[in-house]
This record gives sequence, structure tokens and C-alpha cells, in this order.
Amino acid sequence: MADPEAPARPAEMSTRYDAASVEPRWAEEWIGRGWFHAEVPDDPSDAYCIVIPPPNVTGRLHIGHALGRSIEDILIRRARMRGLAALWVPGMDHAGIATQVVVERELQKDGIDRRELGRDAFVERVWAWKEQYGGEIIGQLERMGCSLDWDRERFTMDEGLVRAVRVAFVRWYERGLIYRGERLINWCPTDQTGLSDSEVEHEEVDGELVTFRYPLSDGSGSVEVATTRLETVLGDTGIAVHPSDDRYRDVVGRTVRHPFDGRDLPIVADEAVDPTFGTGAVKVTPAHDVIDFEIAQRTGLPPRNILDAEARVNANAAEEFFGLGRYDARQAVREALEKLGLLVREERPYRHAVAHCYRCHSEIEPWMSGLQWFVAVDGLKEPATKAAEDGSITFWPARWTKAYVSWLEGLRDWNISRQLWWGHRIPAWYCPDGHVTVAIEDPDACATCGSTEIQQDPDVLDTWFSSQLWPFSTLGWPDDTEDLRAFYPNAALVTGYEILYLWVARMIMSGISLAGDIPFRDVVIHGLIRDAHGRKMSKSLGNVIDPVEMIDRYGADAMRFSIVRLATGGQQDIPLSVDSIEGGRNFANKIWNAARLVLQTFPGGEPSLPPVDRLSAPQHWLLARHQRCVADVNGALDRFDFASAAQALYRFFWSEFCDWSLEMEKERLRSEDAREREDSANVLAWVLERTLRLLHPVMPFVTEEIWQRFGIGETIVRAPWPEAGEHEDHAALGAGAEAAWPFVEEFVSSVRRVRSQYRISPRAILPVVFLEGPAERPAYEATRGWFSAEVMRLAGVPAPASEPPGPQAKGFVRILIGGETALVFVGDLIDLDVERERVEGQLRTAREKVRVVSAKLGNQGFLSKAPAEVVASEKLKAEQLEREAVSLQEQLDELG
RNA sequence: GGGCGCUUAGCUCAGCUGGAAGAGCGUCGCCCUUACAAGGCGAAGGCCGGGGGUUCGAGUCCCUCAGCGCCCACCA
Repeated sequence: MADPEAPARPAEMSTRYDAASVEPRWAEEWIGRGWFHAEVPDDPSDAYCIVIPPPNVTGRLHIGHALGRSIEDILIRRARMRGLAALWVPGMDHAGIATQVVVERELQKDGIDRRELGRDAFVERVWAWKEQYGGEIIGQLERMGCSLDWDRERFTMDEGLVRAVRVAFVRWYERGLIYRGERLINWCPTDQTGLSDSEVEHEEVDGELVTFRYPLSDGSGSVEVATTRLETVLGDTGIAVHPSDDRYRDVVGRTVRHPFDGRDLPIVADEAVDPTFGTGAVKVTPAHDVIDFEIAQRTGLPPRNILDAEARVNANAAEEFFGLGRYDARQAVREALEKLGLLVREERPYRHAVAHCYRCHSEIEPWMSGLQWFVAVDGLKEPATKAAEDGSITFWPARWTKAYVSWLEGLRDWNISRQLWWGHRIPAWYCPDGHVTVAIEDPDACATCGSTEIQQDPDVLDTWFSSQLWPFSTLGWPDDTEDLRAFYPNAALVTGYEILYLWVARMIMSGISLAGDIPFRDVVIHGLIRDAHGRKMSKSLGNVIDPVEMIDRYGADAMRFSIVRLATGGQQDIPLSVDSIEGGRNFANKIWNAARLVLQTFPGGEPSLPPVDRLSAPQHWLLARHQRCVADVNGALDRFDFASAAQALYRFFWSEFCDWSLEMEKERLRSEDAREREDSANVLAWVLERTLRLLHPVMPFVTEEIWQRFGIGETIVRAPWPEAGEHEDHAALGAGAEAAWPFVEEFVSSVRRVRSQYRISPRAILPVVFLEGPAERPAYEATRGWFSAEVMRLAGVPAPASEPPGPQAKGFVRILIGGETALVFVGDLIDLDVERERVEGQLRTAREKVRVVSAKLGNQGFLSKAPAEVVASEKLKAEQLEREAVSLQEQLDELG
């Protein structure tokens, strides 16, 4: 036994499971004993690896993490129990902008500006902050029970990963996949950095669409154009129209005069112009609009950059606007145009999509910020597309394949330069002559001219550049390590759809390109957690569920179970409420108490099933249901359908094991007969122990805590996983018991219903008699074995009498069970009015059903076209229903 | 503008390859029966969004309309 102190036996087990005292103990113990450490397997096919999506160092565990990590832990724990070398790699992401902003804010509290501090000192502060405050989430993951291999923890800026990033950069550079160029980028004026297309979010905004006139330079007329960003007028360098637009045929090649600075702007023709939109003529601002930039490239219009890094008008614009912020400039331009009488019309509000920064939500400014580094994606996207199309990588749910493929299709080159201080410095150096040296190790001199006056590019790489290497950089790439050989490709990747493009697609591209293989075989995409009514969780709505608080209140097991139970297959959103977590807590408590009951009689040790001929029908049934549960759970997990797995476990444990089996077995469990007692305890313990193992990946703590009491191994963490198909013999014998079950269940429920109806105490014994029906009594005969003391106990009846009462007998209620009739004696309590009403109701529904089935059977098309077995079962159904109706009618007649 | 998803009980959702509508929570009764009141038993509650089609048969397949949500996107 692992625990130095023997675990408490049932007598000392409290009636309430106390997660708060159990869970932290095991969280520590598991790690302390190294049970999460994965050895490199001899056979690579025994490896099973998942890398954690590295949380930001600034991060705290939120409910989305809780979901993703729960799923990963389920996969990893099952793999580990299956005897695989299950490696779950932990780590964190340096999260460039996010972290820089946090530390900047901290410094500002002390009145320090990062620019005063200087780059090196600032970066030092960030590291210090990271050591002190970063990684709070790590402790929270432990508390959640995540079975991460902490011996292999990585950080996207640790020594090894810095090298991986540099090697990746250099290799791609050498292969021409990374280049330096000047073009329009997405600029965030608040964060003061460029962003990739993926870091930009389009949001609908109520803006304005202003149409105004550009007078032709020769004074012969004017051209009308429209814009949503009037300030860009300051940077206009031309007008464009569609080449085949007859309206403008005459003006192409002529010029218009800029109203503020008198420049002559050429009118050009370009295919990109949509002649059906607006006036069909468009002003061209190459330095501030992506399409315009491209038009300018084709037509030779010059770019004119009129904004500085903070989106204020710079000296390139007409003097009167200098220094205005972009929104003030917009207004100023409008007024100036109005004064000149050039304004034609204003549409306001004009709803259109505007790009926003994904971090700070400022409006993005398309801007020319000088030379930037780009990843050319053309060589990367084809193999990445193929991997998804040929099934090397499978997306769950499959519909994401299409989204992924079409995203790749439209993918443009990736801007990886970030004008930040915190991150991987771009490994490129420039000499005064403008030569570029790209190197893994810091060079001393220019590779072209030998100049020692070299300066490293001041920019850092996009955070996602290092994240994309995560599945292999964490395993030692670019070195040919044992870990890399064994654990790459990873088995699966689990993530929400929000970073499918930002991260997943890039891992696939870089994995294939740099590590020589796909990074993982399965991509498991889960939904986003919402509040109970499907609304986004947000502080302003006050509907945020804090997983740390939930763990403190209800336990990690409870939270894991309830989240996973809701995470259904193809769902886009997962509505979560505190109530459902409470439900998870209740389930943990149920498991605990069921175990108490079993362990009261079962002495511990390895449970062993009695020989089959000693098993009762209810016991056969339990074993069959258990086998079914094992198969269901495995089937669901194979499909990454965690909700179904949780559902199957819940149903089996609570409804079948507890509500039916335990209640039935109580009789035997307390039998005078020692062997009967032991048999019963063994069957229950056997099922319980295996079910604990089956539950363990979802609810690791409570299952470990109970499993220890069997005293059959060090830890359930490394106990064998129950596979479908084991114990086929029991399953086969149980099949008959399963078939008979509905009859038994219906019998018990029917008697209970009568009892409830007549408010008869659960303890009062109700005599029951089965009536000879017109037909044979297949159901009852087949289930004779069931009507032993334990089943009758559930119904609260003595063994059924064989002699039917005479027709004159009073005080009985008829119940119908699968076409059989039984009489339940309630004596003086009988209320004829109540009975008549009840029977009439039943008769109505029975007749309605008879009508439906008869119609079906009277249909020639059905008889001739439906499969024979369907027809046969419909006939059977009809007979049964008719018998039921007859019996009900008789009963009604007797009631008068 | 393109693509995807959703619409089933009061709420949140399951319903696989078409053959008598399910779960959890909530509600209403009755029970503190020595595993569990964080529990047990019972009950009520559904034109399966509208319309059309395929079929012997449609919650399930096809078309269409409506509403809600999401993703992508260079219509000024």
C-alpha cells in the first residue's frame, strides 16, 4: 500500500466525501512519487505524447484551460493505464505583447517608463517578474490533478527553445522561406507594434461613408470618390477606376488636384476597382490601405505615409493637419472639404467591418513601418493542406478540416516582426553597407563584407513563431534526441477553435517543414465555455466561473466531471453553470458512499468473481451492464466524445450500480449465509474496482482515494485500464439477464407506482399475484430467477402467490408488465374513482398505440416493403398492446 | 460577400447508419428505510422552428423559408 498510513476502512469513512482534504494530498503524492514521469519506451509505438498548449506566463487558470486540460488529462491517463509511455509535456509561453504590457503597467505604477529604463534593463525586469509572479497557473494545474511530466517542463524562452527558434529561423531563411521586405502591415498604434493578419479581428463598427469631389486639374470637372476614413485623403496619391468603365474612359490618364496641397494626382485604371460600388471611382492611399497599396504597385502610384507610429498626422501631410490624431484629423478633413464645397454626401452611421487589435482592441492602422520579416507561406501550405486531406491528421469534429483547408488556401505571407522588447530577438544583423547576416550564433562580423560594425535587428519575433515549434522544440529539436525520436509526432493536440489558425495550422506547417513530419495525428477541437444561457463569460456580465474557486468549493473531480460531461462532440459552445458543477460534486459523493457500502462487507484485496453457476440473475445483469459500460466508455473516448463517456459512466454508476444493483444486493450482502454474503461482496467489489479504474481519468482523486482501500497496488494511476472485450464469458451469460431486465424493472416500478399513488408506506408489504393470461407467460417464466427475495424486496412484496384470486376479490389493483398482468392488493385503501381515472387514461393511450400499429400493419406497402424483422416486431407489438387494452378494459368493467 | 453551426420538455442539451421521443437541472408529491437528504421513490411536462419533398414509414435524408450564433473576408 502506497500510503504509509493505512487508509480508513468504512467505519471511519465519513458519510460525506471531503474533496478539499483528499485532493491536495494526492496531487502532491502523485508528483512526489514520479508517477507522471514518462520513460522513453523501447518501442516507439508504445509512446503517447501530448504537449500542453502553453499558457501565457501572465495567465491564471480559467475555465477554458480547465476544459482543455481535463480532456488532455483523460487521454493521457488512459494511455498511461494502457501501459503506454504517456508523456504530457508541461510549459508556458512567454506571450510577447501580453507580458510586455503587464510589466509595463507594473512599472508605470512606480512612475517608470520602459523607454527611460532602456531595453536591457526592461527585459531584465520582465524576467524578474516572470520568476516572481509568472506561472501561477502551474500550481493550479497541479491542483486540478493534471498528470503532467514536470521533469520535462519547458518555457518558450528557455535556452533550448531559444536555440530551436534560431535554427528554425535560419533554416527557413536559407530555404528562402523567410525574407525581409517593406509592405503595408497591420499596425496597432496603442501597442506600437505590427501584427500578423491572424492577430487582427474584424468587428462591425458604426462609421461613416463620406463622398466628396476631387476637381480635375484642368478645371474641366471633377471625380466623386467615397471613403470611411477621411483622414487618408491626406495621403492620397491617385484615383483609380475600372479599365472597362465607360463613364471614366475619358479621364483615365488625366489628373485631379489635391484640395489641400495642390498636388496633381493621376487617374489610373485597375481591375481591383468595383465599378458597381459607389461612384465607381476610388481614391488611392497606397500607404494606408492594403488594396490601394496593391493598386499602386501595379500602376506606379507612389506611397505617401502621413501617419506616425501613434497614428498622428505627420509632416508629409498638408501643414494645417500636422500633429492631429487620426480621429481628429478625420473631422478636420471633413470640415476642410466642406469649406471648399467639395463634400457631396455623408452616410452616417455606415456599418462596416474594421480591423482591431486582438489584444487591446484598438483600431488597426494599415501602415508602412519600414522593413519587416515575413514567412513565405507558399511552400508551406500545400503539404499542410495535404496532411489534412489525406487523413494523416484528423480533425475532431471533422468539419474543422474544411475550415482549416480553406484558411490555408487564402493564407498570405506571415509578418513575424514585432516592435517589442520582450521576445525572441530576430537573429539578423545589419552592417553599415546594408548587408544582412542571419545566423544561429551571434556573429562578430558581417557575413558579406566582414564589417564588425554590425547591429542586430531591434525587433522580436511574433510569439506564435516560437509557439509553432512547441510540439518538437519541447522534445529537444533541433537535436536528434531520444525524446524526439520516441514522442514525435505527438498523438493528439487539444485546443479550442479560437486558435486553430493562429497556432494549430502553423504547427502543422512548421512541423512538416522543419521536423520532417506532422506534429500530431489527431486535433481535438472543443467548444468555448459559456454561461448557463450561452452568453460569453465576462467580468461586466458578472457571469464568470472561476475554476480555482470551483475547485476549492466542490473539488477538482467535480469540476472536471461536470465540464467534460457537457463537452459534447460537435458543440460550438458549452454552457456551464455552477449547478452542474455541484452535480459533479454530488456524483463524487455518490461514488464515495457506494464504496463505503461495498467495503463494509468486502474485506479488501483483489475481488474475485464467484463461479458463474453461483451468480444470481441480478448479478449476471450487473456484470453485463458493466461490460457494456466499459465498451461504451472506450468507444466514446476513441471518438474523442468525452461527454458520452462521462454520460455512460454516470448512468452506469448511479442508476445501474447504485439504484438497482446495490439495492438488490443489500439482501445478500447481509445474508446469514457466509458464502452468499462473500459472493455478493465480491461481485460488487469487482465491479466497483474496475469502474473506479474506468472513472479514474475523469475523476482522478476520488477514485484513487477509494482504490487505495482495496490494497492491491501502489496507485490507480498505473493500474491497468479496463478494455472492452475482457470477461466475455460473463458478458455472454449476462445477455439473457439483460434481455429479461425490462420486465423486472417494469414490475418493480409498477408496484412502486401503486404504492406512491395510494400513499402506502415503503415498508408495508403488498401481496402480489400474477394472473394467468390468455397467452403463455414467456416473460414471467423467463425471468423466474429474478423473483428472488432481493428483487421482491425492491418492490416491497412477498414472493408472488401462484393462485389467482377469485373474480370476487376486492381491493386489488391491476398492473401490466410487458403484456403480463399482476394484481397488487391494497385492501381498504382502494379508491374506485382514482382507479377508474387511472385505468381510463392507460386505456386511452393503449388504444391510441394500437390504432397506430394496426394502421401500419394494415398498410400493404409496409407489409411488402419493410424488412421482415421489422414487420414481425410490429406484429408482436400489436399483440402485446391489444392484450394490454383487453386487460385494461376488463379491469374497467370490474371497477364498474 | 463567402463558409459553418444551431433551432427537440420550463432551462441546458443527447438522439449513431430512418422503424413505439431521452438525460441532467428545475417543478410537484411521498419518504431522514443504518452507503449517500450532496439521498431514495413516484409524477407532471414535448404539433422535435415553419413549409414542401423522398419513403411503406422522417426528430433522423433532400429542398426551401425564418430566427439565433460563429468563423473567414482588401467593397473604398
